[in-house]
Amino acid sequence: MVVAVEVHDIAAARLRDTDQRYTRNRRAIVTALAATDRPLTLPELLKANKGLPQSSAYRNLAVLEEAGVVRRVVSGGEFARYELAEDLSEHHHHFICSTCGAIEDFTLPADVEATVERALQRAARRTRFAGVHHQLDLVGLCANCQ
Amino acid sequence: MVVAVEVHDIAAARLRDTDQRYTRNRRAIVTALAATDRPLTLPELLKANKGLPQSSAYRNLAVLEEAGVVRRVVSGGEFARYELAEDLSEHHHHFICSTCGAIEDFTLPADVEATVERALQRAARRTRFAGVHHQLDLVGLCANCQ
DNA sequence: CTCAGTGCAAAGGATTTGCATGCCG
DNA sequence: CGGCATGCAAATCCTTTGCACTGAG
Repeated sequence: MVVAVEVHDIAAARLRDTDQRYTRNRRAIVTALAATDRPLTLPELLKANKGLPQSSAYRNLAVLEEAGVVRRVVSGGEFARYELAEDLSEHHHHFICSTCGAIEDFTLPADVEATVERALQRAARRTRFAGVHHQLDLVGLCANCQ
Repeated sequence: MVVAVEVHDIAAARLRDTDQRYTRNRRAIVTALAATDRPLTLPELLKANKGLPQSSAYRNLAVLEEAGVVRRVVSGGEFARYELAEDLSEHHHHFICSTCGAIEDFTLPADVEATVERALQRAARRTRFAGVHHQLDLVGLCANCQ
């Protein structure tokens, strides 16, 4: 896990590369995302950032995604979710509750990751897709919904 | 892969279990989904079924999903996608184009699946999630978008 | 000064729902 | 007959966008 201060430096640098600024709103969003252990919905981001208007949040998230600082996670729930880009946090997976949409992060042992990654790269070679990275989620029922 | 006629029988049975009927529209949707090798968007379903109104399609897909006949696949694109439930087709994964949202199915060697599944069940035990099944997708650029 | 960022309000667009009608059991 | 299914149209609601204003460089 990259330390928090570095995250801001990297975010600033990536934005600069596309001629954008690392403003207070954007820094606040990154801070909020760095502080949790699961992807946040927009309402959650707004709650963590009183005073941040929806439209600014959406717009800034789009910019941050474009710059490779955040990643949009489509979980199937009503809202999209956002998390820091993998190289700003660490490779991980999600538990997704199929009933309420709750999400939780988890990681796999390195050797399993390696096996999966190898098999996937092999599979990818048989198709016309390129620049592939994987996304492995678990779907089930969370404690509340069981 | 279960043969086509069985799919309809199973679909009918599952609907009956929830006091719903296997109508012409629903059968048409299932037929269309059984005929492709990738999840379909709603527009694609409508195109494959001239005369089927949007609202009926959405409503029937919801019913079919509820009955466990189809599965909604959230690919991140503009439209949701739908495919037959796994036990009506077979366990598979998706290549997803991060630019245009195109999707293609693929499968992994059985031994890799087994390894992954074992590791995931172990990981799942450490959380409060239950009834877990995995969902492994590859994200990259399709031939058109490279 | 300039131009990206901001915030409000309004628009967009996929999906859902109300309601009257049709049809299967 | 009774109740689910249908289809049209209208409503929802997450997300995007237009526009005037502010602020950093």
